[in-house]
Formats: sequence, structure tokens, C-alpha cells
Amino acid sequence: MAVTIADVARTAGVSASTASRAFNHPHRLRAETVARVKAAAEELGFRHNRHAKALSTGRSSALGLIVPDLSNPFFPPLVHATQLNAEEQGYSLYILSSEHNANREQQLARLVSHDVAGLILASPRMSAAQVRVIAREVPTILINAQVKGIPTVLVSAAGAIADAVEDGAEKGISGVSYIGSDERWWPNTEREESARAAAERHGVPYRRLSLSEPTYEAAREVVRSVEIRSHELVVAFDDIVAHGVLDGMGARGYRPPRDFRILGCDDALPISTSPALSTVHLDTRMAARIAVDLLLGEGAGEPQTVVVSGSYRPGATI
Amino acid sequence: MAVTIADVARTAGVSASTASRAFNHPHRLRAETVARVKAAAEELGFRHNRHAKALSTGRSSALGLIVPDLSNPFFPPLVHATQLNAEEQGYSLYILSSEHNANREQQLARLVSHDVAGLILASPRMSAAQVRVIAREVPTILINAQVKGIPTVLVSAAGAIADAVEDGAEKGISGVSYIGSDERWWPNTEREESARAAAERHGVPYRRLSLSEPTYEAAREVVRSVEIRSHELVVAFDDIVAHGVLDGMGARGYRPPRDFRILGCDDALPISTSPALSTVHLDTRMAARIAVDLLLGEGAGEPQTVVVSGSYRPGATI
DNA sequence: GTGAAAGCGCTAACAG
DNA sequence: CTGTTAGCGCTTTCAC
Repeated sequence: MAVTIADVARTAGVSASTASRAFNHPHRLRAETVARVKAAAEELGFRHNRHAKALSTGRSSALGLIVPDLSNPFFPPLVHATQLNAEEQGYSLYILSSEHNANREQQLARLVSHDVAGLILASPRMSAAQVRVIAREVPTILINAQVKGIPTVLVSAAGAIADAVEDGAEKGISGVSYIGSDERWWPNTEREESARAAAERHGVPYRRLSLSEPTYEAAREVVRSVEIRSHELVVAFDDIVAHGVLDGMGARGYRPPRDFRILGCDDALPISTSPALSTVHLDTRMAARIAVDLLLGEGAGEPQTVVVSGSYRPGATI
Repeated sequence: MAVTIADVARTAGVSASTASRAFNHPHRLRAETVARVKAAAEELGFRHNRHAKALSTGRSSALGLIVPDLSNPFFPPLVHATQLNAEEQGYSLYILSSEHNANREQQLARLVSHDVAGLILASPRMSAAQVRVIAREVPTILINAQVKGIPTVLVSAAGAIADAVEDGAEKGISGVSYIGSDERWWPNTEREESARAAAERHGVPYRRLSLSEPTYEAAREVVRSVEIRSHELVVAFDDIVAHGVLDGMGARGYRPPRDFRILGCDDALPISTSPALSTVHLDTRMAARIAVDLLLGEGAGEPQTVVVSGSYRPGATI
């Protein structure tokens, strides 16, 4: 049916093992032989059977990527970039979505762990203990989470949030409110903590408003019941939450930057709005590249932590 | 290293083939034997090696899904639903993004075609001829595209657009403008054609405004140079284009529904806006379910076409 | 530098 | 109903 390496070997006039070596250990062969085999392969349209290869070598040529929610615009660019980088190294990618459910996430991770050469957990919901269970079964990289001993890429908004608060301070904000979920989830806690620290640094009052979920609707509702103080800077978990706040405040007649100021995060929405939202731009493509590199590159396995810093992107709302 | 079926067989006191049959043809075994094997498997934590299985059976337990653009909010729900349905049937999913590039799409399709049991092409950019090349190599299902002889799921906005135009006609629109890209791409042509037909049916003037790309920015720009006529109904390719139009028109002081009316499509944005956009809701989860079923279910292979009709979802802009 | 042979883990005839 | 045997396509010792 399909073209096998035996076919290639035959038309190249060598044995199957030599044909195999032409691809896997070309330096152990005469250059001329390698060329002949590759020509034959090209001619016949040969492509390795990944299952046979995986079975015989004991390693897979696929990677796994687990995200909490493909529908959140933060993730698709990350997913796509991961795909590109994986592909570049000859790996394909299993993408799985956990629906923000820690148990399902672990279940998915275990499910693919035996079938992939490595696993990338993006903004995982699992506990550190659960992550360690997975990491014991398969090489694992974390994005936006921290577990001791496991290589990590942090897409950090902290510096950018500090810049935004500073910008606000110069314009005379009366305080800082962070609006996010109250979960201990790295993307949330990092942003919350940096907003708090920045407020403190500038000597303005700080508070946290908690959402049951970081959604547009939840954000819109919360500012209906909670008074946003005049000239306050709202630091929203992400752009979606920020727009919920804008909508809720708008319904009450409050507009930024006249009545309050607001900062979003992620800069990944497919649409803009007026006034243009001030936000934090995060380089998820770079994060993906680094994550794949940590998995497959030179120093693979070293439990290093790489931080990719976002940048403050002023709009019209601060 | 890992637990093999031979290990299971040994602890269950049967041969490897019997152990294998316990999973693949349980009805051909005594119930008691099946139970014993499964208990042993459970006890040892056995899991099939998918590569060995694929190699020996000649079929893969993975499906492939190719989308043009993961970042467009239309696709993530479709992707996720496909994943769930595939998983339910014991398949995992390779997700690939073509970046709206026909050649890359075909290249990706060929790349995975040998590794999957079936392929779903969602809103493909490939030509019919290119699709046929792929379909010859692997069972293929089309979503939002039509190629004779290949099973298809159409997520249709036509009826909903007709409903919206009718709603507009009752409110006295002066004409219909369709704003989309000018490509021959099923999602675009279906929407365009249904807008045109509905305008004709209601006896109002129709025109098409073409975008180089169906993006927020392109839409915003086009309404800066093209005059939208008073009380016209703009049928936008999708919600992103619609919001671009809203922004561009808003900058000139025009607001719906006072000055013009507008309909979006897809209903998948993570945020709302005011005024709430009238749009077309499409059931992509259902489409995914059907697509997977067409691939793996009973009548698999039959080149039937299933249409999943969207519904008009009135907001405040019509 | 290259070939022959064995084996990865599993399933599918073929016997019994 | 169950065991024996062969083999999926590839890589890899081990010889030469």
C-alpha cells in the first residue's frame, strides 16, 4: 500500500538498515549513499510511518499542549506558535482543552502522556502535586505556573502593570482596584500582586474585587453593585473583564478616562472598541518558542525559569 | 518499562491474544475471561500502546482537524466540540491551523493524512481539486465547503440572514449592503448570496462592498470611504467585520439603529458591546458532533450533506 | 560503510 | 472459546 523503507532501499540498491541510517545517522554512511537513498525516497514519495518508528525507537514524534480554554483569545496565538515550532522540529502536536477543570486536566495529561515526547501545560489549573505526577511520566514544561523543579516559561504582565499604574499615578489616580477571579491561579495572582505592589509604591489605596469567573458578564455585574471611586484606576484581569467593566460603568454613565481609568491585559481581542482600551501586550509566540525549545532543545530537562515580559500599551482609558 | 499486554495476559493466566481479544472482541470470549483480563489490566495500570496498535491494525486512533485560523472565535468552540466527540469514541485529535493559506492547508493535510483515521476540514481554503487529492488518501469530512462526493456539514447562516432582512424590511430599510471579503469561500459566498436574495425578495436595492480581508480594521476603513446610505441594512460577514463597521460609522457620528442597521454573524465573541449587535447564532458544537459521526459512525463514507441552520438573534442594531 | 537478523507491542489469521 | 504463530514498518545491535 504505502511506500515503505524497504521499497526505498530496493530502488536505491541498498539494504533496509542502510536506508534507515541515511535518515537517522547520515554521518555514518558514505555521502554518496545517503544521496542515493534520499533520491529514491523522494522519487517514491516515501514518508516514515510514525507508528512503526515510535514503536521501534520507543519515542514519539508528537508533543502535547494542554490549555484551560481554547475560546479565550489569549490561547490561540500561543497554540498556533507552539504548533509552528513543533512542526519545525518534526513534531506534531496534540492540543487539549481542560475547560478550567483541574481533574479533567490531569486526566487529559495522563491520557496523552504515554503518546508524546513532551507535554506543555499552559496556565494549568492542576495543583503542584498533580503536575509532579505528570512530570514524572513525561518531560513537562509549564507556562504561567510555578512548580519547583519543572522548567517554566512565565509570560509576565507585572512590569507592564507597574508601568500602567505609574502612568496613572502621574495623572492623579485616587486608588487602584484589581478585578479578577479570586483563584490561586498564576495569571491571576501575578497580576493582582503586581497591581497591589504598584499601588503601595505610589502611596494610593488598593483593593481587590473578586469575580466568581473572569468573564464579561461577571465583570459587568460586579460594577453595578460595587461603587468604583472617582478617578480610580481599575486593573482588570484581562481585556474581557475590562470590557465588562466598561459596559457596566457605561450603563451608569461613567466613562474613562474622565470618571475612572482602566487597564486590560492580553491584547488579543479580534476587535477594538472606543475608547481604545489601554492594555498589556504579551508575547505568547515568544513564550511558545521558548517552551518548545525547553522541551526539545539543547539544555532540555534543566529546570530553568524563563520570563517573557509584557509591555504596557497605552490606549485612551488611562 | 511500561505495562504490556503480555504482562496482563500473564497475571490473568491467559495468552496475549486472549488478553487482546478481551478488549477488541469481548463477545468472542467467555464473560468470565474478559472480566479476569480486565481486572488484571486495571490492577497493573495497563494502557494500550497506540503505536503498536496502529502498526498492527493499520489504522490510527487519531483524527485530524484543519481550521483556517484558530484565532477567529468561530473556530475554538468547533475545535473543542470535535475534541470531545472524538475522545468519546476513543480517538485523539490533531488540530492544525492553515493560516487561510490553501497550499499550506493541503501540505498540512498530506502531512497528517497517513497518521489519522480521518480528517475534518473546517471552512477549507483548498480548491475542490486539492480536497479530492486528500480525500483519496484518507476519509475526509468537509465543514462549510462543498465538493461533490465528499460528506459535508454546512453550518448555514442563510435562513437566519433572510429572517434578519425580513425584520429589517418591516422596519423600513432602504437597501441591503453585504460587507465581506470577495473570495470564493463558502462561508462568505453563502452569506453574500442569501443577503442578495433576501434583498431582491423584499424589493430593496442590494450591493456588495468588498474587503481585502474580513478583519476589524479593513471593515472600519471601508466605511470611511464608502457612503452607507441612510436606513440601510448592513449584513456583515461576521461579528468582527460588523464591529469594524460600527466603529467606522461611529467615528462619523452614525449610530444604529437610528441611522443605519447592521447584522453580524457567528455569535462567538467573548465580549458584548453597546448597542448589542444583532447577529446570527450558529451551532458549531452540533456541527462538530455530526462531522465526527459522519467520520466514525454507522453510515460513514456516505457522501451525504447535512445542514445545520443558524438562527437570527436580534439585538439592538436592527 | 553496509547487510542480516532480531525485536518494539500489538492484533489477526489459523488451528485446535 | 483459547493458544500458537506470524507480521505490521522501522531501528538497531552485531557481524563482516
